[in-house]
Amino acid sequence: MHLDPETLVALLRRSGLRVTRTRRAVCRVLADHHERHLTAVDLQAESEKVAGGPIDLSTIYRTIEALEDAGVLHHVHLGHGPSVIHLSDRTDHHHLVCEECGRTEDVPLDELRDLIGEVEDRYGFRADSVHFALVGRCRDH
Amino acid sequence: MHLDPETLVALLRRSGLRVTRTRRAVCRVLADHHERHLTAVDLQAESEKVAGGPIDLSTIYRTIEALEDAGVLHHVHLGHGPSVIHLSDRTDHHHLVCEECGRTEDVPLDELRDLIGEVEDRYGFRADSVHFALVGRCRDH
DNA sequence: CTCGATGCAAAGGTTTTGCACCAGG
DNA sequence: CCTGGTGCAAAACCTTTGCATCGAG
Repeated sequence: MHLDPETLVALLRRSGLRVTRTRRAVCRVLADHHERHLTAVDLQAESEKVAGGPIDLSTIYRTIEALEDAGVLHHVHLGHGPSVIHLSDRTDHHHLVCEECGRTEDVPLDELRDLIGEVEDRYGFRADSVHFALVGRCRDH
Repeated sequence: MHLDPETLVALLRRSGLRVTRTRRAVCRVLADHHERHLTAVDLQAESEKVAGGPIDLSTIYRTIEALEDAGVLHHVHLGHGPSVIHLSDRTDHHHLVCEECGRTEDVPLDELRDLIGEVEDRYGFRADSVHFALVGRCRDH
């Protein structure tokens, strides 16, 4: 799935948010890296490349928050360490997080959908699929 | 399941760790509250009651690490906020974490065992059951 | 022009670490 | 004794916040 930065920018406008140089850069990065699990610092570094100048981390965090309110993305605390960002448009999946090397692997949610549905019914719980993480040891550890 | 503090103390000795006043208190607290999701600060407060004197937070963290190495417990980052402690002897379960109110509810792992086994087989992944968290909105939010 | 966005600095919350001293085995 | 455990203080790490200034609409 390829994602147009303009789509994200349009979502900003639709939410009454201003479109700035920084936010354009962030949207561009999110679109280009929508398959990755970016941290706030990753997003800062990549956005600075695109913007061609420094961007403060607090601005990144505030932008993440704004985009989160706009429904564009979520941020997830997977293991220890910093949280990672997921675009909401991504195909639902969950994560295998290795405690040893910190790497994450995605698992399509389809394989788990029935089971999660059952848990949701029984507990009156609405699961946020991007926060679904299974922590353990990967093949190599 | 009721757990004897002496059992935990014995595990300490078996791992070549020294049994101190502080660690005795921590083991006592863990045994008494093994159904709760204690944070480091919770553990500190409860242990101080038992020990009858102040215990430094860094000591608590170091004790948690020691007990973790000894296989007595795990610590888990469930959502935002501080991590919580789980005794390894507890019946496996996973957590429903509400993003809105932060409360967690336990779900017996039995209901999920088959499914997790399937994922493990397919991805060569060994899941740590106590780290299994499903984040979303609870009944009330 | 007005209000939202930004940078800078500072603080907040959680966890780790260095070091000198204490105490279990 | 000797090594590991502890307290204290400081730092590390991630994230949030206050405030003055800038700039989008």
